[in-house]
Amino acid sequence: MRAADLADQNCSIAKPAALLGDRWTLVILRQAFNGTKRFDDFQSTLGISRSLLSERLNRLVEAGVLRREPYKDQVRTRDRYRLTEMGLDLYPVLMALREWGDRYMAEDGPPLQVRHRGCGGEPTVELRCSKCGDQVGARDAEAVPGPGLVVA
Amino acid sequence: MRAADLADQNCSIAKPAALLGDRWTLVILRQAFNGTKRFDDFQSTLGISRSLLSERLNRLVEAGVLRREPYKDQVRTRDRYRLTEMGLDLYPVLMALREWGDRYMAEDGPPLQVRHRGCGGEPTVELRCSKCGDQVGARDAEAVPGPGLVVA
DNA sequence: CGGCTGAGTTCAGAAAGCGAACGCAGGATA
DNA sequence: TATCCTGCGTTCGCTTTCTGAACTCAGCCG
Repeated sequence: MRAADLADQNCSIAKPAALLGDRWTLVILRQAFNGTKRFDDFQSTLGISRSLLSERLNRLVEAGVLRREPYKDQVRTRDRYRLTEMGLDLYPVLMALREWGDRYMAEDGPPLQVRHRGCGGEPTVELRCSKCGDQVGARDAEAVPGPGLVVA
Repeated sequence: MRAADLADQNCSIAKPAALLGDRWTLVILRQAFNGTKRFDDFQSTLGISRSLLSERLNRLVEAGVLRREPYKDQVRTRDRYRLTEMGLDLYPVLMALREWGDRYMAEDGPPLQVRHRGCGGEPTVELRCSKCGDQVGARDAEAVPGPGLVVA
């Protein structure tokens, strides 16, 4: 199977993985959440090759995660890439990844911390049961067929 | 910059991304959470090439996400791959990805649903402030330097 | 006009991924 | 003993993707 065919699988993990699952897309999105908007700023902060950056940004725009729009600099009109609502909704994914990275891969402690604007507290990702309200771990959950399942 | 150098960045998103950020690793982990343990079962359910599967499993074992251990079949001793604690802690990442996929990429509704064992409710990923308890969105948070930040 | 800047595109070489074939160990079969 | 089967990879030749550097192009600036 080709990796591109992942997107055709009827699986809500495989489809996002086909879009986000390469070494650059996740850090591109990290930069986008950090406020990077312009092509050259992505390129210089990430060190990605220009051709690949162009390809990835276009793919994200096409998927609806980013929006490309002109905006006025002091002097000129330029393009910038901004997160759409769909893109902003990826925030929990990035935060979950960051928490895991902080826990297992940051020897010197977290390089960046996130703060709730205003209150100053630290946002954390919780997996919580919408019915009973308990925290749910991997061992407390099971998968069952949903309405979108196509029986072969 | 080479993609492998991502792991050297002092960033808790880039490091996990260097490990998990390819098209196969995320679905390999999905299968692991679904209960797949044996090499050939990964291979046949995913359709990944054997060489790549071997390489990915070894990488995940080396990173500490999976553990390889012998176990007794009815007749024989085989190896199987199991999630470690570190691997189980990736569950919120996968769930966040699945929620996003369900919302934006599942035209026919979610193919699989997750249920809280016992109570039967649906676990959802919440980004919640540990201080004030409010739900936090991408626009309500900001990044600040943490203890692990190396000033260049 | 000539030059600068932002945003790409093109291109040759390097790396990663691919399917198929092969290797190998342990147990079953004969 | 020889041979087969199964699980778990490894190797091989080919294709696709990534990389870095150079090039293009459009809009403004002097």
